[in-house]
Amino acid sequence: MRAVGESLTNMNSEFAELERGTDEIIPPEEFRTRLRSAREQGRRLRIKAGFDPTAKDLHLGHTLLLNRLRAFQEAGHEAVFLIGDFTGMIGDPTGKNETRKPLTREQVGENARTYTEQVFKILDPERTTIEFNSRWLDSLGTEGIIRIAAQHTVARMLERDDFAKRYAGGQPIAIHEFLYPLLQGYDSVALKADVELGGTDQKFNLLVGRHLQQAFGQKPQCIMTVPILEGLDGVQKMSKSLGNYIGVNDAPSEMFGKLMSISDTLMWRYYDLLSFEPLSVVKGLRDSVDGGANPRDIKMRLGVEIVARFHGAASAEAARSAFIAQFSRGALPDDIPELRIAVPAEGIAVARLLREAGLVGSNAEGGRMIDQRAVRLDHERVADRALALKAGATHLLQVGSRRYARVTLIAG
RNA sequence: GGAGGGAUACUCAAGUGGCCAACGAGGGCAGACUGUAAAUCUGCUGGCUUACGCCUACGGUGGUUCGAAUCCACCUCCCUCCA
Repeated sequence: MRAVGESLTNMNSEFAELERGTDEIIPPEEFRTRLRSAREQGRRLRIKAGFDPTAKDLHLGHTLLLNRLRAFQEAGHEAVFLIGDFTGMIGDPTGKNETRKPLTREQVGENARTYTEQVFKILDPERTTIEFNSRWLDSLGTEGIIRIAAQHTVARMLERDDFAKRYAGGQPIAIHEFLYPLLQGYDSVALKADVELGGTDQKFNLLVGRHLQQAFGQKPQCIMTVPILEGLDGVQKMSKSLGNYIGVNDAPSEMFGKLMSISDTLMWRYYDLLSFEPLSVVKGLRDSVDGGANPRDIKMRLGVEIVARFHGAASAEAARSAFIAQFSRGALPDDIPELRIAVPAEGIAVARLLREAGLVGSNAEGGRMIDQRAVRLDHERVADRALALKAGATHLLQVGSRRYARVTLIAG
């Protein structure tokens, strides 16, 4: 009796760990039953998570999913990291009503390589299977596609939120866009997936997977969705193209700085979704802020945790100290780029120098920055656009509070 | 296949012959205030030029005109209705 009770407790804590931070599990009871019976039969479940290799750099938004995948690995299951190299050439029509440019095989291959390098900052490489869906989709043929397409109706396809909206709103829907969910669903058939993970915006596609598995005589997968993480602006989803992201490859100081720049409201969202701190601890932090603690310090704690995850504890602590020195005490960062720039005998205008040092995009922008009192030369504000510098000295250039360069001017 | 409507800068969106490098809003950047927070206020937001000024830009190509984002022709793409 006692042994049974213990194993129940273990199962429950395993569920809690696997389900942490998820948005929805469908169907919930079946999910748990499946985990239990897998445990009893000493069988590993196959957990599928697919990625379109459209962007090269993973950001924290992607890691929500990877964290779940990692949790399954730790519970002893098989993680399949599926790279949608074939479907990536179609492009998931989700959201944007603009046609996505198809990727070439070369781009997909390149993206996939950088993807996998980054993924293993979170996943255990020993327990990860990497798959490419071109393996089975390439050889599907027209007949195969028709067989799959025959399993789904137009009416059901039009239930998908963005299709429904576009159809109702008179926006175009190309036929091939219907193929994307079907092929993604077929991936689950090819892999015999037990569980598929995805963002909440993937729910429809994940459900198509269930439907197709059933149609092909398989037990339908359970699906688990994770929320879409908001980007640094706190409103739009984190994405590279919106420029509001924190990349897993960001340097420690950059990653820390970006985390410090988020709003206090967003900080709590990040605590819920990105932190591994127990929920009871997060609750305590909230209480301390309510009691008057400076949210800035709580934010630093989050920054240290996240940076440590990707760069190690020492780097995280260093990033924190550097941040305090630079922004709280106004010291210079210690990683100022050092440049050597050739200047003509008559000298070089500061605005132009800023551009050559890469601190601004054009001479005109440099001039505008000077007008706006944003430029400092050797700690002194530059007030005159016409100020020119001669060769022979090293100067510290600063634009705003975070763009720095140390330039040595050489004759040339 | 037929009829009509549309394409303007990062986004939305004004502008129907010169006052248009192009109103306005959003976004972004910078300054003030701060905790690189929020909110608020202010400025900037095509390039080259010390400057005068010059160049590029309103889907594409030609044309009319002293002068075109604006007028005309053709082309491309999108939308709506009809078949």
